[in-house]
Amino acid sequence: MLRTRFAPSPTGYLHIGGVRTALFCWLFAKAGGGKFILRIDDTDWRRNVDEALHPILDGLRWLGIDWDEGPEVGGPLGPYFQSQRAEKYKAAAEKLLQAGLAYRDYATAEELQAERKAAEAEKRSFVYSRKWMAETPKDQARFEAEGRSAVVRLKMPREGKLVIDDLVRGPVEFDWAQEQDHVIQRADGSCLYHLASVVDDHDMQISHVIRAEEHLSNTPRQVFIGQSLGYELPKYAHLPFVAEPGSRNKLSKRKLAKYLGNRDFAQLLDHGRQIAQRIGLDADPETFNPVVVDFYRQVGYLPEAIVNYLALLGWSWDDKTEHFTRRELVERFSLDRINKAPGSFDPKKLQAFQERHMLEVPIEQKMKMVLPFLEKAGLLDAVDHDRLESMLSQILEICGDRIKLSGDILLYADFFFVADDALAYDEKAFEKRLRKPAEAAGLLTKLKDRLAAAEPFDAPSLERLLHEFTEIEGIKIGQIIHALRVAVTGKAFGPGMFDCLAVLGKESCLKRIDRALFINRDTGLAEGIM
RNA sequence: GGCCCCGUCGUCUAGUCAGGUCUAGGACACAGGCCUUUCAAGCCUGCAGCACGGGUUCAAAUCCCGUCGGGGUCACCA
Repeated sequence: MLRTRFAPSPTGYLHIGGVRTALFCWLFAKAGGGKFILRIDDTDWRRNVDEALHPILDGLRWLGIDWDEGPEVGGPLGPYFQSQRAEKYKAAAEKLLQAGLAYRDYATAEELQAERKAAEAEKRSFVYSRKWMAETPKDQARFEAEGRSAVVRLKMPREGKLVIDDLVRGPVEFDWAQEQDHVIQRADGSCLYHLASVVDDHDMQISHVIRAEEHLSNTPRQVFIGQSLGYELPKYAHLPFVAEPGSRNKLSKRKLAKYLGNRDFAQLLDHGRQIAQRIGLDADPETFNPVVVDFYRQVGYLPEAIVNYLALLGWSWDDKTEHFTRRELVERFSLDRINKAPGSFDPKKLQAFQERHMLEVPIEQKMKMVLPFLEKAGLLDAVDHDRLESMLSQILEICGDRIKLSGDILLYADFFFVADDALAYDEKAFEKRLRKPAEAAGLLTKLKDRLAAAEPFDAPSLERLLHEFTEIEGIKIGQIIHALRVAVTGKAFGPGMFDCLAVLGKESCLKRIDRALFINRDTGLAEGIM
């Protein structure tokens, strides 16, 4: 049975690199008809685990990366929290001790430090002298009489080589002599990560350990632990990093300030912030950060798009196919097409995937996606609920592909939902299109009378009407349409003008034109301007 | 610094294992143009890469050696 696992620490957020690892584990398991296990590595995690865990669980679920065994779903090989498995690790440590493959070490931190320094001074790599190693009860008693306490260390081999057949990298060779006698159990009896991880992977029958490259160097000690415990070793696959935009460094949540120097990244965040601001969302970089998956959920990305993008970051199917549904990914995914080199996170490319996937979303689904944003922005308060559905579907229709994220509805179509006398005008647009051109107000006044008489008030008729108007007035369409747009929508951009007018309806249009003319004439820009 | 990993357009990548069909293909981005009532979208064109140096070979992105560059790891963190 093929079984993979993702083993995050409860850090309180789901990192984009972490989720890529999880996705590959999940995809590999599903592709092979196996199971994906979620285990929480909360050894030595002092915080409130429950609270720090939820964002991770939510993020994975949102992306459709579901787990067959793990927190909240249970499973036959639990518990799936390391904090609840301490006894198993202790038993393993004891077994290692019995077998003579680990030993109690009574060295103090200072003594160890001195040895390290000496090694450094002599320019040789540090190898512990094992001076305070206690292999007999007699040694133990002697050291304890000195008031020392013991940790348990691995008694690593000091010669020979180890070859790991990594499924991504091929054979990787290590020298046992380079390995340290790593501590696996503290003086207080608690066990450390590497021991826990190996024991769990065995207990949970993990067949393939797929994880980030940073673990490649720790693999020998884990292999040693596994072998010493008589386990059948899992296969290993070490994934390349997800790197920073424009560099090869590992992407990190803490370096937001640095990434802001990248134009694309800054734009991505700024776009998100515009939406956040409209829905009263706290844009705290702790949670509102493009390195963290929740960012994308909050501003209305499609999980499918994120999954597609992440899958292609380090994996490919062929030389040209880029668009995949989840099902297609599951069908095609394989470890041997994973790239060895780290790949940079590219905000622009992610957005391109988002746009591509958004194109396939039917209007009915878009309505559902967009509604929470309108709701949170308080734009549904003034709307007649009986009209909402048909109105929203028309709006989404005319917005077309302009709405790239669900949150974009607030940037492109908010004016449909505000009362006529509450419409806010973009200051620059108002100035440029209404106030500055001398003829704008006069033309708008004339046009208003024609609009008042228009019947029916639909887009094709309105378009005809406007063209007639420009002919009669002897003007170019640009001389009136921009002013009209600003007057009616408050913005310099948006869906097609005639569509906007038709959806808004005659009454609203006329009121808005009146109000714009009034503000232009009498009160200046002070009032009603954004 | 030791050890380990990696190096194809700005970015993601195909091609490398099984050398020729690769004067290196696709995508994103970027630049210019077309379309156009705005913003998008769309269409067209363009820009741009085998890290470097040797070697093997009729032939090297591909095999070998070296150099350089980048990254990871060397915890009683995970």
